[in-house]
Amino acid sequence: MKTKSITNDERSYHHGNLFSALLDAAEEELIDHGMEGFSLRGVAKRAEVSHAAPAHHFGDANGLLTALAARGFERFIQRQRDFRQRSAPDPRAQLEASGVGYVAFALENPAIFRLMFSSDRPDFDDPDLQRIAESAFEELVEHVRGVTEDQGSPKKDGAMMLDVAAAWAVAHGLADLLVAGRLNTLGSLAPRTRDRRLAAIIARAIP
Amino acid sequence: MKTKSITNDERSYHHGNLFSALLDAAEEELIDHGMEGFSLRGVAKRAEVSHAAPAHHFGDANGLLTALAARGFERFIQRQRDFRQRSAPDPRAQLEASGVGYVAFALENPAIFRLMFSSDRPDFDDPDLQRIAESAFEELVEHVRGVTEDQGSPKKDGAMMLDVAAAWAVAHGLADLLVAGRLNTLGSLAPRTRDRRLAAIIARAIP
DNA sequence: TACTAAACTTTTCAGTGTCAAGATTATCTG
DNA sequence: CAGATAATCTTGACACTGAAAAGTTTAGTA
Repeated sequence: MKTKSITNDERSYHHGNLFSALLDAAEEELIDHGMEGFSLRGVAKRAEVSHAAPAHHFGDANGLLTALAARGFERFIQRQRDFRQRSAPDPRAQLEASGVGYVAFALENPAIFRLMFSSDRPDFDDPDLQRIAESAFEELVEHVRGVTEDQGSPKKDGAMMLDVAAAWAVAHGLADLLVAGRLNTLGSLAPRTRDRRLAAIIARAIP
Repeated sequence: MKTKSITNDERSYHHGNLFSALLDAAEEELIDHGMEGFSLRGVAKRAEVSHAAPAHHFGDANGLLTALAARGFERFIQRQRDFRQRSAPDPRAQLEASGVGYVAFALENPAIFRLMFSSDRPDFDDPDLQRIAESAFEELVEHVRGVTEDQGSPKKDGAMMLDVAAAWAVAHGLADLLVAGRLNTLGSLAPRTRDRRLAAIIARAIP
């Protein structure tokens, strides 16, 4: 018999799964107040726990944000896979779908996206975060390679890294500008037509 | 006779040009401690002034950062002009030079760049900031138009906005990823060869 | 059951942004 | 030139923050 149910209302001294509860609370806090208004004590209050409790699981505030960024990368990778699955199987369509998924994740999780790419609070030397971020990068490289190999003459490493940089840069640039609300000609479109335009732009990155 | 020299060592009760002195101090603070460690009191200390002095010029901390972002956009625009002047006069070279200047500014002023594009602390509804940011955007549009008009058949507005989005996104994506240290295959190159690669990538945005 | 480690709370401390009130200097008006 | 007024800057206070230290409760284990 389990000692405790997760949905236990009468909570005892020990929370049971405070680790993930704090991650959820931190995400809400980030969504509501942004990176500026983020407060560790606010997160603790959300999780109905004392303000010093998070320290035992994450060390300090940046530790919590590091773990949150890592969880963000998992969702980020998953979202790109979703888009690829619903897309045509040829390498070019797969790469474009990855890019559209990249942007979709950013628009669906703007606060987390900024945490992952535009903040110096997470510790990017953290092994967990580094590993998951690297595997996101590797998936990108694989799909770029897929396109260039499909075009007959396989490229050298240097030339392919230029393609990787190009593909990554467009997707990331679109995502970041849209999240910042600076590309409203695209951002205000209906999702379906918007995604078509995005795919068209991403397609230019790799001739 | 001027009442006061800027280089006056024996400073009196009134600073004389505290406004710009605070901007300088804020930039240093941002460079040294990043957005996370940015402290209004730290800025005041740098300017050798009491902790409440900035309020009289900028209202609150975000007001100071708003003004700093606006000054950043001026430098941003100027840097792109620099690169265009040293480049060939044909429209395509001009657009590429703008993009390379975009990235160069970001690499030279990473803290300010992030303040301008990846922070919610500046008030982007502020008239001064909005005006200067918009004029940066307009210069981009002009140079994209220059290229497409040069290609014979002038495009419709919608099609050109797609080109604008594409050109902006690559440049911005490259800049943001390089600032974040995530494109080291490019970032670790010598400036001259790096800029050549950058130009090549940017060139793809507009077929 | 007793011991130990883990999970959480309480207390405390230095540092932060902002507000209100006071001190000093510049500027404008007569 | 004098006196009023506005601008500039300082001081002091307050509520809030992240972090460290020490104490309390529970879980796991032998």
